[in-house]
Amino acid sequence: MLPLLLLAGFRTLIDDLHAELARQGHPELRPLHGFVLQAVGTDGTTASELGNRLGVSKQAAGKTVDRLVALGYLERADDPRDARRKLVRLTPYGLDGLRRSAVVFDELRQRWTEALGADRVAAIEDDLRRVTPANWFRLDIPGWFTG
Amino acid sequence: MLPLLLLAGFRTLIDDLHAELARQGHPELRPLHGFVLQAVGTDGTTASELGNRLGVSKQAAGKTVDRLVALGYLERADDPRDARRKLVRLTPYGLDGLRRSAVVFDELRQRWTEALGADRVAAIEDDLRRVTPANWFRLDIPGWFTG
DNA sequence: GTAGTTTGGTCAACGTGGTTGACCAAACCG
DNA sequence: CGGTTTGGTCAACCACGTTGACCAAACTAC
Repeated sequence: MLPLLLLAGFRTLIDDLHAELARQGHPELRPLHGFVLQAVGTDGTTASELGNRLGVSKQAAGKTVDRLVALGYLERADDPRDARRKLVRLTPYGLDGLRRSAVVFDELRQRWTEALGADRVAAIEDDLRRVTPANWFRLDIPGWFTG
Repeated sequence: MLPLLLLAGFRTLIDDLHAELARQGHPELRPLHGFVLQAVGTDGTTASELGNRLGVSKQAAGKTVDRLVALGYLERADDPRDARRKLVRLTPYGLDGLRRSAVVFDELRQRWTEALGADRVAAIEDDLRRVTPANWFRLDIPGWFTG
């Protein structure tokens, strides 16, 4: 039963997150996009590296970048030191979306903390860390989900 | 941070589940299919009702049923009492997949319990139940995830 | 320095899971 | 009986993923 509850918890929270983001001027930001913006990060990256970070093929990563470029969240630029590489960077709009995601995410986490108590939340996080691969997602990328 | 850990936990567990199911003769069973078989249940249902249970449109439910029929997990039959309805039922093969899913799922849950201790798992489940809609997924459908 | 290999990006074809809109026939209801 | 609701399907489309093929730039080795 636990895993179904995990999924339910995650889904409802992500739904809440994007409903609030839509209200704040980012109606087109889909659940996946937040993770992609996080993985691109303030330093930028390339499509292949993005695929590695997200665990998908470079082609899939490239197509997702295409969509986010079309939406104005990302931009591509040539790498002066390697003509093969195309750097992918956050636009100011993309940075705004990323920051708002982080803020709303923290607010929602705060709600959980109020409902359960800070000690309970910390205990659950600690437990989960023990049974899940710590770096399945790049939890260490700064600036996101760092509540 | 908690929600990302929820997702990581769910993903890794579902991946483990389907790796084991592939070993047991169900290599084509995708993560979604288990939920669909569960929602169909031993009593059978219709495409529209299935859509309601899973929270998707009747068309999407119908297409998923098509695929599971093609794979041999489900079958369609006419409803003698309502010529509009097409009953969707588990085939023996589908029932086998459903049962194996339940067994493997329980084994994986057992691993979590061993790692955390039964009291910790019970406490987490209790906590999550408090902050997630209890019936987001039909947790009350008997015969699945009833560890 | 030229030849062979690795790497980054893209294109094409395809599969899966989802949407909305249109439509038909059967059932229900006044 | 006539109008509305319901169940199923078809069509078009979108998001996200896959593999395979391919090209050009970069690296490596002789």
